[in-house]
Amino acid sequence: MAIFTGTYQHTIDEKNRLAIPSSIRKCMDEDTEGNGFFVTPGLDKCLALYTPLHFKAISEKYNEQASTNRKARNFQRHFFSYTKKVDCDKQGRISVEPKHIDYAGLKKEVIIVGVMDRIEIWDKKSWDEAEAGNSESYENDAEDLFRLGSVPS
Amino acid sequence: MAIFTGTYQHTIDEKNRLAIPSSIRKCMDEDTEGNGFFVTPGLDKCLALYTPLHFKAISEKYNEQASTNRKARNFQRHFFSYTKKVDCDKQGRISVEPKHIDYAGLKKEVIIVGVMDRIEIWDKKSWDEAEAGNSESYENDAEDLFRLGSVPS
DNA sequence: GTGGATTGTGGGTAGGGATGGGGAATTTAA
DNA sequence: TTAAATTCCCCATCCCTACCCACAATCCAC
Repeated sequence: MAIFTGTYQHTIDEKNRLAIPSSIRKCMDEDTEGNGFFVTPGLDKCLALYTPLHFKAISEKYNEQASTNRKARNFQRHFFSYTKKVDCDKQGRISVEPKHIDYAGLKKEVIIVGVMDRIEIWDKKSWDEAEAGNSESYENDAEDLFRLGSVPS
Repeated sequence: MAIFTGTYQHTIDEKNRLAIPSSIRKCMDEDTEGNGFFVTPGLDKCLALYTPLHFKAISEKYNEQASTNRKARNFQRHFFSYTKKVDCDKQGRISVEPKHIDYAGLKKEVIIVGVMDRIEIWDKKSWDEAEAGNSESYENDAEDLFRLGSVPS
C-alpha cells in the first residue's frame, strides 16, 4: 500500500479546485488502490484523503464497531455523510466541497501533507501553528512512544 | 538488507544538490530494496536516509501506534510530513529540501556517514564536535552497553 | 610514471507541474 | 423552449525541476 510523505503548499482557486501534488499521485498504483480519493473529515480540523482501497478497509473496521455500539453508530453516520469521493481532472486537480472548506477553515493557501496512509489538507495558518508544537516535541515524543523496545532508532 | 558504513565529506551546491558516495550506492540492491531514499529528520539534528524497503518497515512499526492517540498522531504528522522520497539523478545526486537544510543546519560542507541500516547527513562543523565527544568516550561506552549482554539495536 | 576510467562538482536548457481563464456540455429554473 | 448556472475540459502561461553536457580531481591498472 502506498506510503505518503512530504509537505506541499498549494492554492485553492475561485472554482474551489486544488491540485494534488504530482509526486503524491505518482506514488499510488491505480490498479491496486483505485483512482481518485475519498475526502473525509479528519481529526484536528483538517481533511483526510484516503485511497479507495484504504477507505474500504476503514469502512469495514467502523462497521464492525457500529453493529454493537450506539456511539459508534452515530459517529459512523456523521463520518460517511461528510465523506465525498472525488476524482482528479486531467490537470491533477480535485474540487473541494464548500462544506469541507468550512470544516477545515480553508482559505486560499493550503498545506497538503502526506501522513503515512493518508493525505491531509490544512489551512496554512492552522498548519503552521500545529507544526510549531509538533516539531518542538518531536525528539521527546519519539523516545516516549518507542521506549518499550521496538525502536527503529 | 544493506549495511552502510564509512565517512565521506561532500558539498551541497547552490542548487541544493548532494552527491551520494558511489560506494554507498553500490552496496544496495535496487531489485530488493527499491531505488532512491526516504530522507527523514533524524535524531540529534541530522538527516537520516533509509532505503524504501527499510522505510516501509519503519512505517509499519509507527502504524501500530493508534492514530486515535493524540501524541502519536502528532508525531506521525511531523515525521511523515518532514520526510521526502528522493531519487538520484544520473550523476548520483539527490536534491535536499530547504526545510531539511534548515533542520540539520547544513552549510556547504557536509559529512555523509553510513550507520548500519541508514545513511546520516551532518553539517561538517556539528559532526566534528559530536565526533570529538564520541571518539573520546567510545571505549567506555562500549563496555557499558555490552556489559549486560544487551544488544544496541 | 602514464593513461584511462570513475567520481564529484558546476552550469545551461528543455520539459513537466501548478495555476488561471475561456468555452462547451449538461442541468435547473422560469 | 429559453435563460441562467454549474461542471468539466482544454489551452496558455510561468516557474521550477531534473536532465544533459562539460570539466576537474582522484583512483586504478599496467
